[in-house]
Amino acid sequence: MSGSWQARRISPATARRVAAAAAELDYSPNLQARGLRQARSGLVGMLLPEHENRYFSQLAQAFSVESRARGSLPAIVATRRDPDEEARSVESLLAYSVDALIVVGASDPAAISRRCRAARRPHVIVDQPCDGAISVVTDNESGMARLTTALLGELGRRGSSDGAPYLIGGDAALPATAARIRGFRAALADADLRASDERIIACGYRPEAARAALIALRERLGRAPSGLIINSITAFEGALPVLSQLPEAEIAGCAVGCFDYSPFLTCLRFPVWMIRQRTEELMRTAFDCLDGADAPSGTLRVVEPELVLPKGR
Amino acid sequence: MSGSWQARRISPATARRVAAAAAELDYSPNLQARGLRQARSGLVGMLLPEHENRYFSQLAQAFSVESRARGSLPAIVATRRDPDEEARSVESLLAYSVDALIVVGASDPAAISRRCRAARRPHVIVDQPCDGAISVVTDNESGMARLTTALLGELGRRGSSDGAPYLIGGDAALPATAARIRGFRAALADADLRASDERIIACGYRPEAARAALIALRERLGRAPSGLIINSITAFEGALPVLSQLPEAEIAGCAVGCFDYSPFLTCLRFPVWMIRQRTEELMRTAFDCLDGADAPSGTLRVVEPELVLPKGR
DNA sequence: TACCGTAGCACAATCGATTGAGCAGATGAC
DNA sequence: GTCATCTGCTCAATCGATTGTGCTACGGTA
Repeated sequence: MSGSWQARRISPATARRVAAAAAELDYSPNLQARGLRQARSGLVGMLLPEHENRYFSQLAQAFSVESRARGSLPAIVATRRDPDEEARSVESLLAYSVDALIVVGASDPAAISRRCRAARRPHVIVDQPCDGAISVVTDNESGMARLTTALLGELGRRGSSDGAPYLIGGDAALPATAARIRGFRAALADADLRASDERIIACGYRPEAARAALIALRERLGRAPSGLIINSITAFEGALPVLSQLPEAEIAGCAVGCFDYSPFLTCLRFPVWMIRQRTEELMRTAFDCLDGADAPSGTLRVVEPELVLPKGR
Repeated sequence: MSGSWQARRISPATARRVAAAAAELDYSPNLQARGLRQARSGLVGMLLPEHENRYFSQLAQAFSVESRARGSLPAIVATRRDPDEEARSVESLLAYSVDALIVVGASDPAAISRRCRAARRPHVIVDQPCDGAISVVTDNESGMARLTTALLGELGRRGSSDGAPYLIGGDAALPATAARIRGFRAALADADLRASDERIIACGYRPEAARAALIALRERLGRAPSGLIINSITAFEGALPVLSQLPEAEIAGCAVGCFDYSPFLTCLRFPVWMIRQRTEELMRTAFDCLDGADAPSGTLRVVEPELVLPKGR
């Protein structure tokens, strides 16, 4: 049943008879026993902050499809951004002898990578760079630069006087946000603008935080900013109620961007420029790294995201 | 390490020494070996159509949290509504000796349930009723009735002349949609209205189908209907671009409902009445059924969904 | 006829845990 | 003093597959 009958010099006739008998009896090998003997399990593990987030659920989908295509069983654990839960989950997955581990959005990827190396388990860190491990990330810097440039173009067309847009959301301590901030600054510099620090409001990813930050900003300015970029779909969820209740004239004067994609954002009262991360590509690249002996640890692979323009632009 | 040291009359001192040594050596038992011996794996399987759908990803989240809380490892397989893939995935999960299986939105739940019974594996069908198996479903009928009644109330307030709303999306051959249609008809009957068949357009769940159906409907009527209920969030995704491009007056005359919830729908140009399925409750109930020997197969447990009113109503 | 090589299969060892059975020494009852 | 009981532990069997090794029959060659 292991598929090695030729190597073991079993005659084709016998192999056929065995296969026929197995089919007849609805027999299928116990995969735990097989895994025990072969020191591999056929399981592939994935660590994820949460499922309820379009970006992560797209990654989960791509992961599921990709692992099934390779004949493995996907084991996805949502760790709720809790470091302890992450550590426990890694231990669990390793205890099941997962053949490989894919880690998305962990709070301490370096520790996880060390643990995997100690257990000699292939692993890839997705969505954030990690020293000493293979990682696959979106090109946050260039993506945010393109988004910012697109928004600056719109501001120019609108003849807006106020130069740079504001950036709300994300955690500056995390590499993803840091890269996006670099991209933001770079795009402004290209346009001979300067991003004063007050324009960058990295208030975290929680909807409520973004909501509060946007309300405070509007109070400070006396109106909505002429350009606004929301860093992530969860932050957008918090900003949206505020934006959609602005007076018509005010929202018409505010060009909005979002670093993440949702089809719902294409149909709001106001246009939204979006960045769509290529989740299938991220996951395909991650799996390529897993079987490719070509990728030495410490490799960083970058996937370019996609700029999604509002309809008719 | 199995935790049975007391039953095996090991002295507490020795048990402590063993635990200390294990901690010291970073030892953790091989769960495949344990599973082999105990004829259980600590894995809980879940079958899901897809991750990229807020309803399903909420279920996945609840499943993940619930299984971790019980010390099991969640194995979620997205089968893309493909019957063959579903069958293969069930075989895979059974071959891994999953301790239990939760099936969401399968195309042939009865066949899956038979297979699980043959393998003597506890299982629960979620989101659709299944003869001869334990199933946990949303109360689609009452939910849709409440949604319809709420929309009728709004139509009354608006002084709309045209009686009943239209229902777009879903598959009338599936129990969930069938129940919702029953609820729709019942609410209309309560209001002394009759739902002519042309008002029920069960064109499937795909965004494009809903989009096409809505466009056709509007052409037929010469304008948007005064009341419109979209059956599921995916169908809404298709309807939204049409709705949001309607002239202001036209959309103002169209009261919209959706049988599903997304925070983005609370902030559109027009109000949306929504039904939110209680995913955590569905999953908690499913797990309760799994360990409760109280639930004989053939049990149907019903979870009431929640009516979400537009802001300020 | 003796020898060798090969095809095809049978048998036992192995993976790493859990668990049933048994054994030596201490304790207690009569 | 003898026997039964209990404590605490050791040892081997077991789960269900894969894999290493050996055995038999057969054909070919010298």
